[in-house]
Amino acid sequence: MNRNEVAAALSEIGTLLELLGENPFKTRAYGNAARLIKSMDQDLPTLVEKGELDSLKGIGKALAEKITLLVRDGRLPYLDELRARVPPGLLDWLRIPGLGPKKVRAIHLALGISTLGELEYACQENRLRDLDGFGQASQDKILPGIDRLRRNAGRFLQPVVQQEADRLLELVRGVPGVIRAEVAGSVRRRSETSKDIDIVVASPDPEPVMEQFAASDQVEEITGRGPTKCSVVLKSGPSADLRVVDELSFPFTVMYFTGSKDHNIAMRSRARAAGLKLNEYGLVPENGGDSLPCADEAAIYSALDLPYIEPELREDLGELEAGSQGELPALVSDSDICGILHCHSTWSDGSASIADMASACRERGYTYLGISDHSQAASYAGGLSPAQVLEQHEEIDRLNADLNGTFTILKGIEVDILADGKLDYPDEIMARFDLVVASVHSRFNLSEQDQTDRILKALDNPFVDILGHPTGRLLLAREPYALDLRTVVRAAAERNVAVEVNAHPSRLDLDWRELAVGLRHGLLTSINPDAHSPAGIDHVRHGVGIARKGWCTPEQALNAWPLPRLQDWLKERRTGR
DNA sequence: GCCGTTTTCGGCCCGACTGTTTTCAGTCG
Ligand SMILES: Nc1nc2c(ncn2[C@H]2C[C@H](O)[C@@H](COP(=O)(O)OP(=O)(O)OP(=O)(O)O)O2)c(=O)[nH]1
Ligand SMILES: [Mg+2]
Ligand SMILES: [Mg+2]
Ligand SMILES: [Zn+2]
Repeated sequence: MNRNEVAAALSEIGTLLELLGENPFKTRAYGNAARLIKSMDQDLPTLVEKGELDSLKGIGKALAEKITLLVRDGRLPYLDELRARVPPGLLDWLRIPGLGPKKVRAIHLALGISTLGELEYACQENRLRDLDGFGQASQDKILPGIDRLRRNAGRFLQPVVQQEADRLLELVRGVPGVIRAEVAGSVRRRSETSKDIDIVVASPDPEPVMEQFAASDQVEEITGRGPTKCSVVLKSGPSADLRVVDELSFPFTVMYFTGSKDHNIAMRSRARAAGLKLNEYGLVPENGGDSLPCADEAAIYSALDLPYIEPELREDLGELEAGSQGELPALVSDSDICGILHCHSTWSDGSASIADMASACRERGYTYLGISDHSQAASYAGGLSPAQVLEQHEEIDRLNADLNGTFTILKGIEVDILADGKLDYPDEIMARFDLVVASVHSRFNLSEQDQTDRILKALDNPFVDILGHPTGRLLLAREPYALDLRTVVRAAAERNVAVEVNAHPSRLDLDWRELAVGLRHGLLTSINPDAHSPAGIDHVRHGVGIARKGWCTPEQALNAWPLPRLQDWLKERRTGR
């Protein structure tokens, strides 16, 4: 088993143990171990071979043994046993809002049912109502929950949640009495997808804020409402949580509601170790007393001996350790982006001419554009024949001459990596490009070994500057193809080939978790909108968010470099061929 | 199940909301 499969197995064990009523701290140990295995730098087989698994904090003797079996044999009798004791359908039930492990187990044991369909029928037949600890209300909540489960994936892309968040923010900011309002949660942390929109408001008078929030025309249903908190489901699919507190608590609540959960736990543990208690209202001495006053989040971090930690980094993936060592990176930001690489034009499947794409870039303050249309194998996308490549280069020469140095268009290409790992043009053509993005657009179903070899071969090709959308994933729609991504990223770093962060909100590929690992091994990236129209250029900000989550500095992103530096880099790669 | 310069046992983040509860468990954030 590879690391992702091992992580999935551990996480499954945790869930199954929960359903069996195990000690919550024990089940969390499995969840933590899964996260750790997924995110660690080290090579899993090597750790197993050397017997060093339990040197990882959070993995002891028992987990080390189980992980070793999973890696070596690809299976684990303990897991098989748990699976035999818990019907698989119960895992689906857990995704219904309001049903947790205790209730799921109680229903299953009392009624002897275990599938979603059976649960639905049991509700329709009023079988749940009379069970101990249940009633009409709890039964009534289940059917709509099942419906919603079937309607959508439960997670949503950045453009959807960001737009909803902006509208809700505007709405609450307009309510009389509101002093401050901010978006929090995974939207603020710039996660690739979000379950919901989390909003924090400071006001001395919560009632009207919650009232107007709940009455918004974006809202489909109110799912919870108390004195400080209101939860709704939006018509567009995601839910939204509003938390209203007084002005003094606001920074603490923003920090709490921004999360992540694991970051919060780490911060609260750190506070405990310092004899303090941290919650969404303040930071108070353990044995009572007033909260330490903190005017903003930075002051809270500072009170715990930490520098400000950017929201994107708050995933409990080493940010507290790095912060306390003074080793947090200065993250790349929108204003660092100097130019745009990887865009399409009407020469292939884009909707705008090269000239229009270039002016769109200029208007946005960028100083260069790397046009990279599709290559000939991508016939469905109007891929360019060698003759068309030459024609396109003549057009770019003419445009550049007109631009007279005020802006530069680079002759790029998004060349297909063919099934055998070769590139889609002969070397004579490849040698003519200023910039080469190489991508997989076909044969997604190769075995992991073959797909990995195919891409490694492309990385060995001296004409390749950037590897495009390395896993081919489409968020919420298509899984990545089978690939040893760690090996590919390491190889790219060694060969000084950049790996793109494709900024299209459905891709965001390379994933930020793997970007972080790669950057620690010297990888370069490029934040590329893969735009097919002028509006598509604006997607670059989604990529910047993901790059930030991957701990990326401007030094590590090609298109955060001024043109001369980028050209030097490209030139050096070309003289090394 | 993991962990440890106050501990190898007794902690493990902390609080809001709901429903069924007659004092709180379960779920969720
Ligand atoms: N302290 C603490 N905070 C939590 C816990 N669960 C959630 N939070 C905080 C941190 C989360 O970022 C924030 C919002 O919760 P959400 O369930 O909306 O998660 P988040 O927005 O991080 O991700 P998602 O909505 O799933 O995309 O609430 C918890 O168990 N303990
Ligand atoms: Mg959220
Ligand atoms: Mg939420
Ligand atoms: Zn592509």
